Amino acid sequence: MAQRTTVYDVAERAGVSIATVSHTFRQPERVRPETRELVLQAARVLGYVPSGSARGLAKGRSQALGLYAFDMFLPSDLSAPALDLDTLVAKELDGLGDVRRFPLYVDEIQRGFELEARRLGRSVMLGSGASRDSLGSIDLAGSVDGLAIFPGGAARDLLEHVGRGVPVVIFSSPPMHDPLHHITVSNEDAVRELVDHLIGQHGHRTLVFLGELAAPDIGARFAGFQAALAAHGLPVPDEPFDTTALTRDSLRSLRAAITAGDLPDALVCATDQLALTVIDLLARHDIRVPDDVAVTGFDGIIAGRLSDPTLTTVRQPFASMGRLAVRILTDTAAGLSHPTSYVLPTRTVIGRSCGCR
Amino acid sequence: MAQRTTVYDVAERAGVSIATVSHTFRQPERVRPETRELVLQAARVLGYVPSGSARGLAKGRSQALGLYAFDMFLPSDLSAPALDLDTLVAKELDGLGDVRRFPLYVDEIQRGFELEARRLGRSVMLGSGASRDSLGSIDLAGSVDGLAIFPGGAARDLLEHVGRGVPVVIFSSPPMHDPLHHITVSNEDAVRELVDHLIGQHGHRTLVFLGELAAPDIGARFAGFQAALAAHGLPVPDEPFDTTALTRDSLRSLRAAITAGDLPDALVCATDQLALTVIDLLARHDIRVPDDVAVTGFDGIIAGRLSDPTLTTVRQPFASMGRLAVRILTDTAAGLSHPTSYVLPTRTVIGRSCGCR
DNA sequence: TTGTAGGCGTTATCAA
DNA sequence: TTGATAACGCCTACAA
Repeated sequence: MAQRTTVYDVAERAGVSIATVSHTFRQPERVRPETRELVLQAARVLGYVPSGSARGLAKGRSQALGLYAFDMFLPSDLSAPALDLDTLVAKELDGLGDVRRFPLYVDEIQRGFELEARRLGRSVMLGSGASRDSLGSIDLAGSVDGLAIFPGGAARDLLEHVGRGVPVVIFSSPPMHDPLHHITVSNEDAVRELVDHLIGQHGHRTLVFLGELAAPDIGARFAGFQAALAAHGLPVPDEPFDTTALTRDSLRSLRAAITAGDLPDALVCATDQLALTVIDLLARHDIRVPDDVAVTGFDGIIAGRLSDPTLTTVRQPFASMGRLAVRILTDTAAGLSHPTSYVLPTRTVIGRSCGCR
Repeated sequence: MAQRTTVYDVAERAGVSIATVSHTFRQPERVRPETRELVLQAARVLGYVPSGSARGLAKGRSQALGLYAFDMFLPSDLSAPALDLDTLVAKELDGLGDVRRFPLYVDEIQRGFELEARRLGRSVMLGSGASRDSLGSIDLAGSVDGLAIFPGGAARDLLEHVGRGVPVVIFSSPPMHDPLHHITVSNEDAVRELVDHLIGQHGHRTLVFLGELAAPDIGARFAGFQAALAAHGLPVPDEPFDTTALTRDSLRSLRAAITAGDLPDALVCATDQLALTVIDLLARHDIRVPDDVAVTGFDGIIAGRLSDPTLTTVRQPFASMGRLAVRILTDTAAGLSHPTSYVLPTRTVIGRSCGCR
């Protein structure tokens, strides 16, 4: 493949200076029509495509916004060895669009991010990496005008480092005193409402919370759980009944309860993904939801609507969160204002897993 | 916000040359440990983040792969005026994750693209624009090492222009003689099999095809439709019964047939989206699917599984298509080999819309 | 209306 | 092991 064609090539062929070539593309009205035509012609013939890097360097901005996701789940998708094409296709067609994996909530936020970026005429740059891999996010940060990040256990100091260079918004993270912009939802109120429903409508008395407190948002959800129990005069636990379901043999407490034949009335899960995993586990032990035990989730992902029973959950305005991030980033673009924080509302979604008809 | 900190700043603070700073990050082993520590320290203090543009310019590659989508649908998402946040959120929560809009097949391809890019340690750059807006794709092409494109009525010459600069793979486009890489599926065979089912299993005799031939893949689907009819000795139409459903008042032939009370036995739609629209239309006229008329789609999007009745369709290996694109692009990266073409297999998915139990 | 020339921040080459 | 210095391709005052 020949050398990339540059302004110099175009200029030479059109018999003008490189400045004129640049002008032709950036400020067409500034150049005489005939000259312009000459340049465009040359560019066409030579297959000229301006270098984004050079442009970005010269102008100081890339017109791109970044979205970085630390790998939180999907280990299987990633660690998978490089399968050959045929195997890949066969596996996919057998799996037939596994909604348990896609779209997850991140994907919905991403979609909002993309749509808004498109509306504003900016491109989107996606990056990702292991939780503690600092390089990835830093690399990305160096190539965009603003960066949105899914925390996923990212080191705070890393984020703050990055945040000094470009505006950064971080999702699912409660307002804090740092140089970052925050977007989250009213986790606590939402769970409180959900638990009110379980207690008030279904008369459940023994409820437990499952979830990994490490994630910032989940702490707030647990707080909502505690508050609801307290409001109803029920005993309030100090910590979750059980934690994540990332590994096959987790959910120890739940397994123990199942074995002992001593299940609570309701399992309030911190996320839909966890709730679905829990339902699977229960099914494997012939425990019916919601007949034997109620289960609820949080997020409102699509898989929860396709599950049996459908999931009672809390829906987050994901797309709006993504759009909001873009707006913050573009607004902040030039004159870095002070960090902002947004707490968006949610909606309780009644499915069948709570016991409702 | 202060000036971006650069190698110069770091070098000065560490008391070394900029070359040493660069080496510290790119070839750590080449620099004495103590010096290295000095540099890293300075970088940390200053919040140094290397400029992606400068790096890309100097190295000649950006390590990013592009994915460009011409706007084919979603006009509503885009033309929507800039709504204020509250309105946006309210609308979204009312709509509660509209699967009719997301994820569409493009999103599934995109996902495969992203996963594979991540696996290979490359970032992804997303772009989009109006069908005839040449600028967008060209802009993106100038910033990436390779570009994958959803055709959507894109001018061929534009694509070929771009293709001269970076490797380009184009989806849903049959093998052709051009400098581009092509990825598509066995559209013709797939539809033939589907129609065989309608005729053989359900005994339908009058079948029509709905779809816009302009899209390259759809031509092949129609050809499969024709072939199947011919094989069964049924009359073969020269063109589709009706075309797209992009505008509210399209589907004229179908509407006419409904009004006349003269519907065929089966409506073979070129895409799932079209099929779902058709089912909606029929429902509005109290025509039941599949009791009164059978309907099939193509793609296997999620919305087809949540519809009532569930959609009988053909599933494409979208994620694999995305992954394949990345592989082609990275392989081709340096020494532009000759263009390649891939035709991937599909899978017939029987839902209830064809009449199966 | 067009051209000259300096600068954007890195990397790479070659000396020191 | 470290340091000058020249690219890299484009944009943009400023001059002509």
